[in-house]
Amino acid sequence: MLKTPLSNFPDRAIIHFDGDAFFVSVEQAKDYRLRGKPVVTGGERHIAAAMSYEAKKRGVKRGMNLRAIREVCPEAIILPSDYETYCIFARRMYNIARRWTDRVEEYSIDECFVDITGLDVSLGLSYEEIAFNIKKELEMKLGITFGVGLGPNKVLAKIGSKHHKPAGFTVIAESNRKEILKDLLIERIWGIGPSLSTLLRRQGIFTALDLAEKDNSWILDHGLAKPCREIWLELRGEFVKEIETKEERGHSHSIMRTRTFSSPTSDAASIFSELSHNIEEACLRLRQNKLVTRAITFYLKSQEFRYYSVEIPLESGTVLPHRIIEVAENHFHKMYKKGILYRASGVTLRSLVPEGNVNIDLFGATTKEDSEKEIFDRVDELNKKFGHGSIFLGSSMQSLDHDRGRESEHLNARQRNIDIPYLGIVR
DNA sequence: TCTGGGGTCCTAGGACCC
DNA sequence: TCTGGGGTCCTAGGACCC
Repeated sequence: MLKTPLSNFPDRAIIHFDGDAFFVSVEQAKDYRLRGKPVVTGGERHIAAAMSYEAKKRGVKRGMNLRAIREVCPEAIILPSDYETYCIFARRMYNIARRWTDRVEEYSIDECFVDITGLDVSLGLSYEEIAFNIKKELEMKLGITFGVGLGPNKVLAKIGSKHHKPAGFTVIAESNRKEILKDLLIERIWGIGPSLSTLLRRQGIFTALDLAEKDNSWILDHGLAKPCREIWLELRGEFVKEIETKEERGHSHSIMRTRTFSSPTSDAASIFSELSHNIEEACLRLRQNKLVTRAITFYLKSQEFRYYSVEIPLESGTVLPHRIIEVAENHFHKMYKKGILYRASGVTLRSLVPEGNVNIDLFGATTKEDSEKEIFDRVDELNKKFGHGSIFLGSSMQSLDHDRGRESEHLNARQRNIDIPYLGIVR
């Protein structure tokens, strides 16, 4: 067997932090009366997005609808998601970690990777002590618990943080690596999805250890692609996947807004209105991030889950929804087919660049863009003041009517369940 | 997991050029 | 023009993640 040249890689110490049942934990941190109770978030979409361990124990599962939740757990407290507050908690989490080192990767709203390589020497503590101290600090200051994994790379750290739940703390070192990997099913590994795990199972690989023990030539002979090779190396203890800080990552490459219709439809006007609404929402996001889009893709999804999409490059960068809606309208009529029943529409803004970086073109289009953008900056302000969705484009009218219906339902649900200050709706 | 929404990365293959 | 080889750029779409 090929000996892994570990000596070629500097030894690294990576921690992965994973907030336990993050959304509901934040709700419970906001309101102590929710602690120890079966709490479910996602009420605004009528499905369970996250649930507390109490709710999990009673059989509530992700994606369950309200009726199913009530059936298995009649006393469940169902709340709408409050993404604004979840984001605040996420930022607090990153910032606490960053007080220890700037090598922090903001992986998702409830997870981060922290590279503490070298801190053992400078702090005079072991890596285990450092990881444990950060965990304690996070839990104390945020009022929620974390699953924590410490290892020589991201893949093993992530396996560690999932090893014991909730509030676990697992160190994976060379001494216990195989012991932990031998009981881990292949499809539970970060980065190995249904497709790859089927392929590996056919080769007789069922556990993480089975994969880790394959040698280099086996990996090459079986034509495994880069993502899988990297996972293989990290399962063996090598460091391959770099930590990416916010600065290194830069701004996002795309902004997407999609929504499933309240009921499938083949009515062109209401479908286009939905699309228009999505474009408005995406552009709002664009302005908030101070970005400009130079290409868009929009799609319709049929009842059979077929996607019909068009890519449209824009002549100049924009943040203006009505400009995009205008462009989309022509293509929409080509794409839309009468007999088909559609279930969702969506838009992706691509080729994003920071606001200042747009080329000034010769024909004054940029000047027009600027003056119209001012209007939307005002609209954004007013929407902030009077509530999101107070002002919108006429083309989105029909879809907004649907929202009013959804909104009042979920407000009632909220009032029935719990008496806490109403913080607004974030879609 | 009869299927919600928002992302990223990788690869294959076509277009185009020398 | 019957035809070699190689490079780059771009897009479509798959796979995966939370």
